[in-house]
Amino acid sequence: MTPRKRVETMEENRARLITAARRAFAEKGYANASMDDLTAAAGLTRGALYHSFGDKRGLLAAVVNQIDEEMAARAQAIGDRIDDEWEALMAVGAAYIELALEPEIQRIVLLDGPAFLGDPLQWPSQNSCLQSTQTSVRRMVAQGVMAPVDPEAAARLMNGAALNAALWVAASDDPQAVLQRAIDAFRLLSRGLLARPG
Amino acid sequence: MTPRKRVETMEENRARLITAARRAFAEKGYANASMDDLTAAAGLTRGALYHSFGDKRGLLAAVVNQIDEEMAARAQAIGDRIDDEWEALMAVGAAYIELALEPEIQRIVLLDGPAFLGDPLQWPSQNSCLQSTQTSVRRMVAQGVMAPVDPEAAARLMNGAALNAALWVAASDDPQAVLQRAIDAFRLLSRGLLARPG
DNA sequence: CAACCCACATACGATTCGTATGCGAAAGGA
DNA sequence: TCCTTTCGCATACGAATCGTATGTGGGTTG
Repeated sequence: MTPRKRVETMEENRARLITAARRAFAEKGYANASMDDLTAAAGLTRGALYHSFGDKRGLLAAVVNQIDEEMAARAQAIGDRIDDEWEALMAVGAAYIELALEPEIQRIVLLDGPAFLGDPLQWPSQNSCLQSTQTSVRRMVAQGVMAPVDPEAAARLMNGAALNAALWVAASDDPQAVLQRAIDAFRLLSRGLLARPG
Repeated sequence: MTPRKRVETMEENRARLITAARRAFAEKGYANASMDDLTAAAGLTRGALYHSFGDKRGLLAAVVNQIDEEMAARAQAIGDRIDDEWEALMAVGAAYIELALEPEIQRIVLLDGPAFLGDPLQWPSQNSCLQSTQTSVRRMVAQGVMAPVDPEAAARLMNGAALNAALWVAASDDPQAVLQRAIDAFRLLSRGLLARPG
């Protein structure tokens, strides 16, 4: 059975709504984005939106999901290029801080996401970044590279530190300079998790 | 000159509105809290609210301010009881994680605050917790206890780690057990900032 | 070809916010 | 003492927005 044309256009409209929502949420924030304007910009009406996403939160969830997957892919690509696993983790952390500099990610994923969807780890997307960090930590603990630390806790704290660093950098007057300070502090802090931090 | 009675009652009404707002924001979240219900619960109307706080965001700012000061006082009290400054900082970090377990603090200060008011460090209250952490770090760097790290960056990252740990703990099924794991990981992580972490 | 289904549009009611205006009580001067 | 002004707050109004309930047209199925 070949997919019907109706289905194809529906997927298309879903994608167009998500794209329009990314723009609107990033610019005005979730709370101040009008769904009438949003859907009109996509050439549709609220009818399509409620049919595809249930409600406004459903649309936000879909948007966060999409961005989250993109973030995971980009971070993964950076980590894969480095052989030493610890250095790879540090690079991913730095990359994560830089990622959060993008207004879209900051506004939607870091601010509105937790506020309106709740704890990121319980999102369907499972916050992919955190997930990969956790498995990486688990491996290094097994290898004795890292001290015997709870992998989930370590991943949580490192991500939290990076996240907050990103908010700090983004709000500063001189992002480039502050970015370097943040990354340096991140490396120093992470050192504590090594088996032989000296 | 004695204060006029009108002023006294006005301060009283301000306080009553803030108290009602704390309850409403904590229970329903900032976005879903109705100002009509809010003010009615305080025995007033929206007129008083707009007169005292300008708009809804102004009320949120006042609420966040009040809670933030309470948090700083409680953390300070814990840190003051410990002589060794490093151990005091660790204790404050742990206390901060525990503080964030309270739904009121979590919902209002950690989720809605950043989402609707922007970066915490630029709030009028200046996020007192972070401020004291920063000065503490500065002293220890000068004493050679801590490695030569940027005090602002270190304070930012430590607070971020603690904040995220708290969100994690609060969302978990067994908060007490997870709390211990979070605090242990926090201490291990922070070790990296010491001059001699071995 | 007729009945049906589905994706989406339209119409409507219910909240909620911000502002503009009204009112009563206290303060101050003649 | 009386009149006027000020101030804190209530009331009234308009605008915006969300969710639901209903309508509709093109494609599908029997």
